[in-house]
Amino acid sequence: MSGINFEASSQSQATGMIESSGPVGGNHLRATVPLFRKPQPKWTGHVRICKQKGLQVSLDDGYNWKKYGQKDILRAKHPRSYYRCSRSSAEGCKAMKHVQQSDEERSMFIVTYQGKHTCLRDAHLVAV
DNA sequence: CCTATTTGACCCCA
DNA sequence: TGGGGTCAAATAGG
Repeated sequence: MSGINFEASSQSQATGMIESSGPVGGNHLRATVPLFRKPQPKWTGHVRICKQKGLQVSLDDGYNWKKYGQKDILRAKHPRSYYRCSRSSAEGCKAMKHVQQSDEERSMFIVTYQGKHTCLRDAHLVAV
């Protein structure tokens, strides 16, 4: 990980969502982006991902996401994608993820997380 | 066979 | 009314 420029901006952050803004402890992409494990009823933090490397982070932040929709947003040059927890959705995982590309920079992804994860992501995931 | 992904339509909120 | 968001069905791939 050498060159990931991700900016974590929480509008009403108070509990903190970005745990580690620094270097990961040896691993590549894991625990570098939002950890929903807070007593908040609903969460909506947005992370700005830049660079291709960061793109991989937005694609896999530690959970499995199932795309449930895509809509072209007016004023936006690129469509927005809606994701939801894939397998754990049946377990009651209310976590959702919205991904919107920036107006100009295709390298900039606005990832918005909503809800909390109530499922274990290691159920069908490989060792991390 | 099961899971993930895609597109369209419908519904809800501003 | 418009835009945004979500759900549903179908298809493809593993």
